[in-house]
Amino acid sequence: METNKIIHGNCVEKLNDISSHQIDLVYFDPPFFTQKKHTLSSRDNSKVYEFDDKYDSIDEYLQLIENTLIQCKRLLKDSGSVFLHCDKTASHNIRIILDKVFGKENFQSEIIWSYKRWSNAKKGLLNSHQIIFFYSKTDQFKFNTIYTDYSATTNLDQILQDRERNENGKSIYKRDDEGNVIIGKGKKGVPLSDVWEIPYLNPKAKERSGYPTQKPVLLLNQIINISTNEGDIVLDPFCGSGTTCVSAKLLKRKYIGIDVSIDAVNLAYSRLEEMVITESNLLKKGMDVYLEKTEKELAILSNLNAFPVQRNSGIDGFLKEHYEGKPVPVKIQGEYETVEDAIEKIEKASIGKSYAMKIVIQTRVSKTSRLFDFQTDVVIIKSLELQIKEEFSRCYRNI
Amino acid sequence: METNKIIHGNCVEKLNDISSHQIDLVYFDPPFFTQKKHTLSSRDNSKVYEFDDKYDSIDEYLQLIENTLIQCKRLLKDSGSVFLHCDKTASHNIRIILDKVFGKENFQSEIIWSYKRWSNAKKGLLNSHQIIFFYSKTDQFKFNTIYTDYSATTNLDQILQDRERNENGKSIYKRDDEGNVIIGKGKKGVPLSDVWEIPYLNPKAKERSGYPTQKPVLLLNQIINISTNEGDIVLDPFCGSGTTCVSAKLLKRKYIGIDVSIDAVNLAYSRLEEMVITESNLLKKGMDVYLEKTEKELAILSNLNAFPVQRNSGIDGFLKEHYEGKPVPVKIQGEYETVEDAIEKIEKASIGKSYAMKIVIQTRVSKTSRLFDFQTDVVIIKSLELQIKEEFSRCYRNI
DNA sequence: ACCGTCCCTGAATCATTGG
DNA sequence: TCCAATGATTCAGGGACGG
Repeated sequence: METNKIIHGNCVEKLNDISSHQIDLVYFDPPFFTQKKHTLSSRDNSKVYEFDDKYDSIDEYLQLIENTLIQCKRLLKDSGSVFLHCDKTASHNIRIILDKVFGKENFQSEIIWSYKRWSNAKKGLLNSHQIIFFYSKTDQFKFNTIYTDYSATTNLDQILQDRERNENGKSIYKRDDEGNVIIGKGKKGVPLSDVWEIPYLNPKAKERSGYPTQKPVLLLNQIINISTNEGDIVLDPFCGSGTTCVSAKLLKRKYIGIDVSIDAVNLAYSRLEEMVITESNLLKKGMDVYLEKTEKELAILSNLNAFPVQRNSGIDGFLKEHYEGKPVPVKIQGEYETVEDAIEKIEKASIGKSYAMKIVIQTRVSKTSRLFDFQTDVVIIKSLELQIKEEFSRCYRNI
Repeated sequence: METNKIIHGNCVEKLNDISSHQIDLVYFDPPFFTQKKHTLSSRDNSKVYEFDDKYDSIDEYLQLIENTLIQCKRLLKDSGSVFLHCDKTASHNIRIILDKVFGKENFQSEIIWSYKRWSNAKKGLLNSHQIIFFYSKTDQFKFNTIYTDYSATTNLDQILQDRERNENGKSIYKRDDEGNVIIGKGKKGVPLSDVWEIPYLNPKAKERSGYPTQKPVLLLNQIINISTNEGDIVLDPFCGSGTTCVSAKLLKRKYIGIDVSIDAVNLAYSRLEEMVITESNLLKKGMDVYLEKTEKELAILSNLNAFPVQRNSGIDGFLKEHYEGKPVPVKIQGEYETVEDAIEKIEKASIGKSYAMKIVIQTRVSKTSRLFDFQTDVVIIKSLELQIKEEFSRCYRNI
């Protein structure tokens, strides 16, 4: 079969041309039934991409999904799977179609793709997840278990301990004759869960092509990795900007994409040529790198009723309450700083900003003092620990 | 209406006895249609709890859900909401019932409760989430937005600045005539998202009562906090071990629980009872196990380099460092105490102990003062928040 | 009721500066 | 020249507003 191509046309029709039992994975990412037209322009504004997600009725929409799914099932090998990406708008209706076409017994997982995104003024909770239904064609489906690191919150000791069941069927730690817990053999890690926290494709990322609803390559990598091996064939009947094909190429799988929009097809081809993939800094480095405050500093900020600021060496946080209608920056004297250093830093970070008050938390006794060549109106407050220390020495003197 | 009780019986029948438009929140946690009998024994194995989640057909199950939901809708105030807790087994079917009973337009959120879990040997992804559907009765529903911390990748000091669009429509920082950046209005934090990562059971807490499918108190706290105010009435028609009632009581809401199992009703009552004991005599379990309210106090103690103690109403912690070879007790002025109350309490708790220093952290401005009929040498230190408050008012006076 | 348009937000990148 | 620090920018999806 001819692979590694993007087909332009209506997917139900075009799928007809493909012969059965050839495909290992279908990534099925239809419009979400938002009843909106989605528009976005490319980075240099040279091109406007749009697609229409408006239907006369939910039934018309579901009919499209069902017809396409029936075709996809035909094309799948017995070891194949489908991953259907949708959001809360129509997920319940879609799953009923999936149960109908693939059978309840082939439902494998409801994957939650969870991410952080800029907020808005919505009354209620901020949407920050989408849903991916994982159905297999048969129970002989291909699956590569991925093991992840133990989460930092997990008690590692407990994982490494062997367990057994007591006479009441409760799971307990296995102990030797002397009552000591037995340390089990090394374990591989935790199998991948069905909640995936993968960064949303950031508006600034180079990977962004300008096509609306573009999915991150990292998400597709995960799907392709768990459900296929090298050389397998991946089909995306609503391929849009071609993320699935990019990911498939990257992971040495074959791919077939289909889209009704010729703009999408052209874009997908050019992305396959360029292969621009943003290596998420966040994923690479981990959130920990950004969390630069010590426990102590965070405790002080929480005491002040302030929220922390991570990327400014002159400001550690801002009070939640304003003063004269303006935010109040706070700097905590660092371990290798004098109070004067701290004052200088917060003043520097405040240049050009008309703060009405600035606060420095003094954490250590001053030994030296120096004169400033600038005027300052910083308020200095001593940390509780420092006050206690002073109290200690004051009392000693009294003896 | 009579509240704060657990009713034993079939919930459809028992809901009939309650009059309409009284309830602010329904937490609806039916069996998940697992088609299994769930059994679990209590911590000391003295009691085996079980409940039956087997039905002749999905339709029988859904009919039960629908009948109960119709009753619940009748009981809700117009400002009320229902949170229906289920898992992937039947979530799609249940949501169709919810759409039918409450209307599509009153669907607010699909909340994902995600948690870490022991791995199992199943082929495929590890299930580690459950679903909570949030529907309101009308669009006038009550909602308290909770604000969470900003992401560590956010440059908060930057986004505090006002922005405007330049002639090319680009977003730029707003500046005044002198070229200084204009500081915008205050930030409250990021609105709570619809993905909640809450541990299955609080590892610190000996929360588990042994009842199958018991939900963590923190999960219920979150639901109750966003959808009700103090004094509101919470209804749980499938209350099981009574977590909803425990949480409601903790957060000063009224509650009504219903369960068919008399064992469940008794267990719920005893959990509620135990709370009273915990509260009044501060025996066994520390309150921080149940509440995040004391987080502020924990932060103060950490600031003081002190460790917390749980079971003493006159002493909140001890400094890690000793003074004159003796431990130094610390008491934090509580929300409903004057400084004098706090001093009296710590003195009382110190009788017969030869502490060389005692510390009270003052958290609020004193309004009244009274004379003591005893001598005191307590050291009073003002909390950082209080010092800031004083600084605010001092500066105002200077104007 | 239903458009279209503008404004606001903040996560996470890219771009530039500074040492 | 390179890396760290910090300054600048993007845009989905709400609400508000005007027609």
